[in-house]
Amino acid sequence: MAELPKQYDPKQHEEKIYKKWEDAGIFAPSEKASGKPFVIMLPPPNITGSLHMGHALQDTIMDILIRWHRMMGDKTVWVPGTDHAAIATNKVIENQLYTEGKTRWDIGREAFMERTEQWYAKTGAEILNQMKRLGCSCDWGRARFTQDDGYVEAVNEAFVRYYEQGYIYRGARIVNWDPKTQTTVSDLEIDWKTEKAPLYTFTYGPFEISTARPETKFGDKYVVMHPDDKRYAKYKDGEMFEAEWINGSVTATVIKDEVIDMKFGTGVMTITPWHDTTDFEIARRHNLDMEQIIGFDGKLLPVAGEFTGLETSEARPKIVEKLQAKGLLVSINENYEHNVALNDRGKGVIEPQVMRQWFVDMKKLKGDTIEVAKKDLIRFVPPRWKKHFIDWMENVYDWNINRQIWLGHRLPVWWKAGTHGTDSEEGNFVVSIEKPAGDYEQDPDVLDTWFSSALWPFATLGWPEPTDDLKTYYPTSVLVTGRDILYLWVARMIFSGLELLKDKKYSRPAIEARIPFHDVFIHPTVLTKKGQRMSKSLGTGIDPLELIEKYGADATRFGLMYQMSYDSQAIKFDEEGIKAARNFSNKLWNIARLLESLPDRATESVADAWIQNRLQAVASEVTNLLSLYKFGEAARILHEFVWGDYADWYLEIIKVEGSTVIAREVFKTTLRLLHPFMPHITEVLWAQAGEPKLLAISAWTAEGVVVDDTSKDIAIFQEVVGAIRSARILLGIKPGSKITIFTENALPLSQALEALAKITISSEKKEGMRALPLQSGTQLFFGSDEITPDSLAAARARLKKTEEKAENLITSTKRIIAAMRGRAAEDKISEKEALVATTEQQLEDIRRSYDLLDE
RNA sequence: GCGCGUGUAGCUCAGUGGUUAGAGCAUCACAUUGACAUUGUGGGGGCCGAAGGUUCGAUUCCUUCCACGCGCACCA
Repeated sequence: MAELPKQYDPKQHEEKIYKKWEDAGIFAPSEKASGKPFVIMLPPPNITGSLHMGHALQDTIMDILIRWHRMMGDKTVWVPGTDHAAIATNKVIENQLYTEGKTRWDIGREAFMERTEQWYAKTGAEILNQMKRLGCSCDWGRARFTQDDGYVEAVNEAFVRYYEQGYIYRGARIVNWDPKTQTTVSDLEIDWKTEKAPLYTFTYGPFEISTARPETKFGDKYVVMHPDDKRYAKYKDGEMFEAEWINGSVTATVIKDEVIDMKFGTGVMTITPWHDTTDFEIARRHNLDMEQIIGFDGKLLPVAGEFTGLETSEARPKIVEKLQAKGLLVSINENYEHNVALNDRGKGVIEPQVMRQWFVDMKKLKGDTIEVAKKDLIRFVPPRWKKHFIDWMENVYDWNINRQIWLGHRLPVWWKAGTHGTDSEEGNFVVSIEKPAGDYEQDPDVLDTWFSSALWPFATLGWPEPTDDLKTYYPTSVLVTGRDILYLWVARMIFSGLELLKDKKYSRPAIEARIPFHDVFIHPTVLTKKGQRMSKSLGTGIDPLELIEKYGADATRFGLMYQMSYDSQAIKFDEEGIKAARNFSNKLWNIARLLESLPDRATESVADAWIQNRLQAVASEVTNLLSLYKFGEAARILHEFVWGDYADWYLEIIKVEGSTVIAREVFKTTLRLLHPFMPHITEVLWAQAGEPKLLAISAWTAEGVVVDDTSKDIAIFQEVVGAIRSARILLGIKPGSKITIFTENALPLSQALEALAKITISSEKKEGMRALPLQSGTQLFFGSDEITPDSLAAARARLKKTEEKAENLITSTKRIIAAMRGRAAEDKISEKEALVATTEQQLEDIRRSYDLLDE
């Protein structure tokens, strides 16, 4: 076997190993697998995107789960795929056009789509290749794209079914309009930014009203106040009055409504139903007139009179000026703060508009979704997300599903020519996948990206056809995702799955057969070390590919997992952690080198039994932690075992005595346990150890052996070594100088002890040997030529300290026992009593040591 | 405003109703030609965010408060 170089170089191995796995075809579910199906759908990244730290974390988690289950013999499959990224790509194309001085309308829909295809071809699905560099074991043959033919069919089918079931309706509602990108935006995709803006108070008839947006006020003809507001008790609901306003006199009506906050401003407000959600609701409740003031281009409409055609920001100061000139301005509060709605993609300022749009009636469609969470048919991990989910679902509002961009899934809706967007819409459309006969044109809008994403868990398996894959792999096992899309995506997959698998042909009458996944694991967000969001534009992002380049994929994976903790919702990412993980992989590498260099030796020692027991404990702990999604804890336990127990102690012993056969077996099982975390290096070392079969498809744990519990021997060994090392420093004995020790008790692993602590064990107590106190009560004497009066004084001080500790322990434990009497359980008390007894024994030994020290 | 999370060594984080609260990194000292300087050994460094309460005993459980982060709602 070739000799291994001194250091592990990931670049030499990772790509080759990955190819080995792919060539062996082990990423597809094994036909021979006897276990249950274990299925994960990759949350599809944007096809044009590139891997960021959030992906790296999420993908590592999924790959760990997948590899672990594959090793356990489950029928394991990880389905990858990409999303068409409608908004992002649409914007890229529009930006291209902008630099050419064109708009999308100039080139037309067909040419636009052609450019999109070119863009997709150019960027490819590069992100999936980046996942391969991380070592992800996806079944690439099953990869799907939200705009491949079958998927488009699924989207159309879903729309038609929803429509036929009465879940989809067309209606005029207030929606979030982004004049910048000329499309609607969902409430979930809005960023709220706090902004300082003057709050103006104006006279409006007999009232005073306040507003931060005077430019919307042209059409206001209702004043609203709380029915219980005593200040305005004399004004009756429906009462009319004349008010002088921006462009002359208006007739206004008094409305009483309980949404008014009596404490805000004057307790009276005028409403602008067309451009404000709350106002819209009030207007609907009281059946009031609504009028559009601001056009879809963000400019004022003719209702604004002399201000027509101005941008809202331009118009505002001019309007204030005019009202002031008219003597209607009462005051300006310059310190007022309010929240401005921005489109989180592109940061356009949202202008609410009333528009005819397509909606999903969520009250109807949510159906059993809440039950599914309440009854834990879908388990949220960590469980606190369950409550968030239920709260949101209980207050869910109707979902606006169409967008006015061009890229995306067209709606399977056909309008009689010239009717779309006019007052004669009603009754003039057909919902159907095929174009109906006659003069029909397709709805120009596309669906919200999340409409298609919502179908991901089953559309990837061939839905709407009742395919074998759908039969075998649905519901999937676990969804791994970030909390930011819990509502946008997770919730929508759940109610979509529950509804769209209802049809008889899927034979899934039970709710639990229709859920899209059993578990939802919400992973933490990766932040910078300082706790900032990682973002390209802020320059705070870290590229995982650079980390892979620098430290290797395994180190990147392990380092991320090592920094993760179950309860925390953020990882403050520290590159040092990846460096530490790189060092860890090097440690593994060198363990393998050492094992190769050792002679074959079968004589067992207490250390062999100890390490085997430790390994079994670690194996069952790691298995348990993985089943609880506690990846960080599992990684830390493995690290501690390998570096602390196995390398620092066990291997030091095995250099001198013990079974190298067992040493190699234990290491191989360790490689199995580490494989999901660090797939490449473990696979390399597994082969190096002479195993012919790929580790990736080997069993998760080796069969356990029953061995004696020798942990006490090891504890004594460790204590003796530690005490001698400390004593050496305390007494100022040079590292090279020899120490001789003697003890009446038999010391375990005496040969290893001599080598490790650099001492000689004497068979008799020699002249000048001094007592070294141990907490375990072992009587130890040591001698050295370098012992001086000074060092003896130090040893005495050390002894004194040990004595005091023992004394304190005894008195405090006695006090605790006294306090516990009659309060605590008997076995707890006897536990403490035993502690007192052994400590008293030790104390005696320690005191005896004083005499010996003074001899 | 409501809810959630976090607060422990210089930094990133473990942990526990009961002895002396731990790790990695950083720091200091020492070691080292045979697995590994991507190493080893040792040391220094902590009113466990603050105040109350429960308890024989609280860093741990409860309450309140403070700081930071996140989500939701409201914003005339």
